[in-house]
Amino acid sequence: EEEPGLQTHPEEGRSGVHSYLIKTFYLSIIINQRSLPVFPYRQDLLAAIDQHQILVIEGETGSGKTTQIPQYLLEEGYTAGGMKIGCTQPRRVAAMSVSARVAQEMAVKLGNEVGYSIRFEDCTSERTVLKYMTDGMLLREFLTEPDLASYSVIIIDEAHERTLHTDILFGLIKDIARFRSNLKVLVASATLDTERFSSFFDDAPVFRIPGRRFPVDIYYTKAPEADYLEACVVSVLQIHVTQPPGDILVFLTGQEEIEACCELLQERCRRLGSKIAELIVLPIYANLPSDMQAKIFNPTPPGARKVVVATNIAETSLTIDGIIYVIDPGFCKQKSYNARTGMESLIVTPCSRASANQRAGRAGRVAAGKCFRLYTAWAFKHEMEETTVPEIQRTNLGNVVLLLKSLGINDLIHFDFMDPPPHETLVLALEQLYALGALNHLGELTKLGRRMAELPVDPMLSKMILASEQYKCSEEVLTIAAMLSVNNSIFYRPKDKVVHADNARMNFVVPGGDHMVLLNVYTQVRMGSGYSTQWCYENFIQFRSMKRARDVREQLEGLMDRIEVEVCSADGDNMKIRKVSTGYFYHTARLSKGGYKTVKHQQTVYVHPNSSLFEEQPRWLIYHELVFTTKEFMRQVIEIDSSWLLEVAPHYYKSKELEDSSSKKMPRKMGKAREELG
DNA sequence: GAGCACTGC
Repeated sequence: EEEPGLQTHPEEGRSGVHSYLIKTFYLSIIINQRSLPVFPYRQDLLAAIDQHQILVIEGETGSGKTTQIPQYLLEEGYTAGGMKIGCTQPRRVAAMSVSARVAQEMAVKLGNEVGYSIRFEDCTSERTVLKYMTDGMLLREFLTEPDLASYSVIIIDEAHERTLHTDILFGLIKDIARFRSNLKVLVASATLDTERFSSFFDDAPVFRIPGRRFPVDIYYTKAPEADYLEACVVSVLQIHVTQPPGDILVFLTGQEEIEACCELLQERCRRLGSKIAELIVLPIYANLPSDMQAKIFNPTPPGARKVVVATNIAETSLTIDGIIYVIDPGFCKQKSYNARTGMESLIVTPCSRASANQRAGRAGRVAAGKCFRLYTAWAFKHEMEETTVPEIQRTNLGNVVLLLKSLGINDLIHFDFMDPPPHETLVLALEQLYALGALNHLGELTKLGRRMAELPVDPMLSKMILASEQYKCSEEVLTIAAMLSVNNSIFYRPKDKVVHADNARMNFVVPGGDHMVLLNVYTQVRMGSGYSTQWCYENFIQFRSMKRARDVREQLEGLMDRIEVEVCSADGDNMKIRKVSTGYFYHTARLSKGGYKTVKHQQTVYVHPNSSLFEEQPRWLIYHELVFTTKEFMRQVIEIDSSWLLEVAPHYYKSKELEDSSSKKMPRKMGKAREELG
């Protein structure tokens, strides 16, 4: 897991010196392997795996479980006859780096016996018997191999993170394990909830492996903090002045907060001047450009102290060496999903005790550390949840439902979820899939639905792509779908260059709506730059988002054959493209005094100020998503003609519903009168 | 006139 990587690579040596170096190299690997906490458990572990089909492994960070256990299994003969050992990770980087490490330990070329498989990148071959992959990737593999027949062992690693994909895998794997008696399943988790995993998997035994970490002292505040940002700044300076050397990690909830905190720290340090030692203040969050992110890994110069102000990205995704002090205000931004309204929101909430403990652990990686919690011990005990609500209960499940349906699981309401999602979430997902024509009235997958399931995008987007066939504009629709499935904003808008950024954005605006703008951006970037960072920077476009859009588009285009859609261009006929976007008819809104009303749920919503249609306020709109922030906003909207709805979704809309001034509940004339009065 | 934690297929 978090072992420092070996820097050198084994090479074929000819001279005596070379062979000496190679010997010491492998000796160092063996010494390292044997010093890992998991090593003494090898025999007992293999015996337990032999005796039980499903085993829960409780192993803390640094135990070596992720790199060593698959190798033990391999040496024990679990890959005989070309069978594979699969090990899932929640993150791409982990799948890549762990497999590279294991390949090195086994002295094989990455991609041969040991490989990894992540989206956009398959580094495996026919020889691969030890395969690390993202959990989402294994989920997709179910589509081609529903019983995972080529695997003898599946290891679900980092199970405690409870990602959406991991949770679905739990149900599916538990199911196939029943009839595949030769399949071994290992569920590896940190010390958390292992009893729950055990009881879910029919009381599978729990095998415990200790970790290797330094102690972290935890300090609470005596009284609650009214202003946690100010409290952070004060705490950092206090540590800086009174505590021995060691870098500081501060957990905040988002970009804005992080920027504010960094500015405050810098200002106070300036004021204190030479009275204090140098304090290097560095922000880190996922959307920060890579070159600025990289700065946090620079070693701290002697005499100075580094303070990293981070989002949750520093909780699991990246580890920073040299952190001795952690400051934890106890909050994080969390996505939630309201299935009654179909609306997402991102809200600052108190984090869970599990999350707080994970944060504290970041102080104990290199030496004994200290964690300062900016809340009371009482709050920790009584006001915080034990664990974070699993993602499956906080998200739209359209995609998941479509996938499960295509795996032949018809009764989703009774699917064996470890923690079932809200009933309404499943119902809304089924309803939307039915509306899109992916399911028939019996809830069975249609031919269209089967094709939709092949595409790794939101069902509404896959429907749009399939509908583009009929209108002969799949080239453009593929681009729009790819751009929409990039969650991040495509436009870069730094605080100090707001005017420039807004002007740059205006240059990309074309009529029709945000979908058409996105299509235009993609085309311009492709023509203007060949995706150079420089060009994107000058035009206030997020390079990383564009790169991702290109990857997604290429993947989708590669799947067109499989779903039998011809790739062809609308040749400038934008009307076609806008009509296809009407595939989103479930997300129709109509102008209504001051804002918009969704057609199906009569909800009041507003065009997002960042939209190209913010000032135009067309009568009919289709929105890509509904997000609650300060208001109910439609993000990414396109202007449509209401008659298109009847053309695209006659099964869904009755013409009466679409009459311009009608209000569903009252006769037409009254509705009109009311509107005029209003 | 707002402001997007983090992942993943």
